[in-house]
Amino acid sequence: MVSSSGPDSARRVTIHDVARSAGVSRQTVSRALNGKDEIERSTKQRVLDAARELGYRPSRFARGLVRQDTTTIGLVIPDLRNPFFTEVAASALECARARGWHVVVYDTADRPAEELGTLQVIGSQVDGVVGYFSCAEDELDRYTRGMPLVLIGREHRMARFSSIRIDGQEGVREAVAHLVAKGHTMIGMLDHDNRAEPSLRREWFTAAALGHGIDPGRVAGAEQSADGGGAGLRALLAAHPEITAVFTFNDIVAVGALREARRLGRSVPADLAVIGFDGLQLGALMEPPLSSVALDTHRLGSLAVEQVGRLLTGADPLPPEDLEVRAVLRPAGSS
Amino acid sequence: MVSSSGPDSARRVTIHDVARSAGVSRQTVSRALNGKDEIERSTKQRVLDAARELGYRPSRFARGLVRQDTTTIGLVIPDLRNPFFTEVAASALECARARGWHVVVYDTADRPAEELGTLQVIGSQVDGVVGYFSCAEDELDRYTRGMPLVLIGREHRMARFSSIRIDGQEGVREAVAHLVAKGHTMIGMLDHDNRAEPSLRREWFTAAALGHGIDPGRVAGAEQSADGGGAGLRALLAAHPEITAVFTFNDIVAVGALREARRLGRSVPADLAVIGFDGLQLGALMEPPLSSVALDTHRLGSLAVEQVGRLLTGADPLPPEDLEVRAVLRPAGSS
DNA sequence: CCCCGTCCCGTGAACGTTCACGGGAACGTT
DNA sequence: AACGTTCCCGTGAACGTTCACGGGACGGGG
Repeated sequence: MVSSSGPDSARRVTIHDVARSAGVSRQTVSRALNGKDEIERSTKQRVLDAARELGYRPSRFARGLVRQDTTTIGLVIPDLRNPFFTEVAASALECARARGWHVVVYDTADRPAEELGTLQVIGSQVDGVVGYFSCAEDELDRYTRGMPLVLIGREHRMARFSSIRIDGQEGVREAVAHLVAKGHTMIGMLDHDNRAEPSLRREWFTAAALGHGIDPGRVAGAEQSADGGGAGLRALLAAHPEITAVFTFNDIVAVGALREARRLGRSVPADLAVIGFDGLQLGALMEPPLSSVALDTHRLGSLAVEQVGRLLTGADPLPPEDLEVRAVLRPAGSS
Repeated sequence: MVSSSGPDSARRVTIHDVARSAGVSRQTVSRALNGKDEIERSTKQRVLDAARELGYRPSRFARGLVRQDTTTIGLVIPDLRNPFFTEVAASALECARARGWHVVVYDTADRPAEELGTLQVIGSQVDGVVGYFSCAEDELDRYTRGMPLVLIGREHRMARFSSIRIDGQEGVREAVAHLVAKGHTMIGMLDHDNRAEPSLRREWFTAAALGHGIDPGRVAGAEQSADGGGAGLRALLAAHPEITAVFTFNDIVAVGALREARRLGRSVPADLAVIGFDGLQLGALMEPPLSSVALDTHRLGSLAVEQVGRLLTGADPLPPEDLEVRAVLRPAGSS
């Protein structure tokens, strides 16, 4: 049952093959498959049968080429398993779906080196990119070649880019004020342990602490994981045993601290108050539930998608002052 | 500064425009952009400048049409925020990336009605689909029109499909044996509350319990969330106060039960042992860490991607008996 | 008998890119 | 001077689909 002439190469089944098999023209096949009018019932059925018989599937490229109605955006994140990025990704997906867009997701596995390769390969697959990058702007620029790019949680210098700013200054101030109101004066912080630059969150903490006449120097670094948070808390308490409250770089670390506190026999919040950052759903699963300087991750993803959409269609992009997510204190049982 | 003739339509900038602007031919532009040889340095630079000037970006459709070397798969899940699917998705992404594939992710927001629409729209965008669906097979078939489809955690009847089976029988047996060895005889279960069919996990539990002469009737339904787990535990303990250990439908519910146990003042595992199902990373964050009948989610995603790849290339697909993930007991502090 | 409308269906063109091939210029070799 | 090589660059074709248009068959009204 050799079909056609030539070697039985693994050639793709095209619309022509279906047309020939059904004894009609391409256009009729197209009509049958796309449910258009101007086709007789019996013909339509015959074409559909032929298509199924041959295992025909239209080429998305050919189709996309002629009717340019599908937009696809790329979403680049360092680690989908990190709950923060999970939430951002889920929100971005939700917003994209509402617009009928497709989202190609790339997980760079926490390796900044992968980012550029990803961007390279992404370039020919998507119309715009939303993502969390850690590499330099000029590199981003080079590998992105005039494609709209929206950065998450990071400032941008080049005019080409947009970025969603995370402003936690006020939220952290609230957190410290909250702790002070509860009678705490010895407040520590678990910062991230990347010593490249002092983290913004640390700066916010320092400012807030000073505002209450509190020594902002009780800080320890912690690896960005629950285990890291536990180890960090041990180190912090060893260096500053007087501490009665701790603010952490994010919720993951806070959860680790919570767990470690219990292991150390310090009850929360009586012996040790804990406040995290990000406001992940994860925090609500803890007992006591985690207090957190909460980010509206849904708004974060939403803004990013909205902006990349404007950049795409040429509509006036949102001004930087609107591209901002404000963190607010969400007090719970742990403080 | 009106360019070209005609209305200044929002026409796409094509390779021709760049070629004209740089005073060369299409092919030379293509060479410059793709970093090929056979082009002079100065010419290349001139083309690159022109491209940047015009904001040119190659059409992925035209490119994909001619060099058919990119494969894209669709990943359909009910809820990315559900940690189980997060882990599966992350694994699938990882495996796809290793093969250089792109992954379009669709979150159906727990609405089965969305599944078909998604499949419909997906059809012209991806080469194959991996996903967790809850709609009927014939519907899946209709909307998928000869596209490879791999089902996760669900049996299939039609030969067209593949599915990754989850076998927890042995793991649940281990769990019950473990509890019995610890002296428990009154073991309850928090099942899911969807009353359509009795869950497989419940059947496994029943069989395992009977194997040890234990009454398998101490069961309560729980909504699939932490809060649901908490409420379920309360209901279960109210109906069967004698219970000293509980097995749950999944880890999410278990986490809720863990939290509720603490609120009720029952210490874990001394007063109440808890064993979940899935083996999510989430469980390790609890204190005590959650025991669980653990699934290798990485293998799950990996198998699915592998299989859809084989279906895609026409290689011999994996036989059903290899498409199986076995759950094993991973004991921890909560039991 | 002619005309017009409706219902189907087919043909050329276009979408934007890369591949295969050919060809001119410059340079060196015989 | 004729010829081969190397280096650049351009032209036709192809990828597989949909859009715009045209046209035949058939039926009904004048």
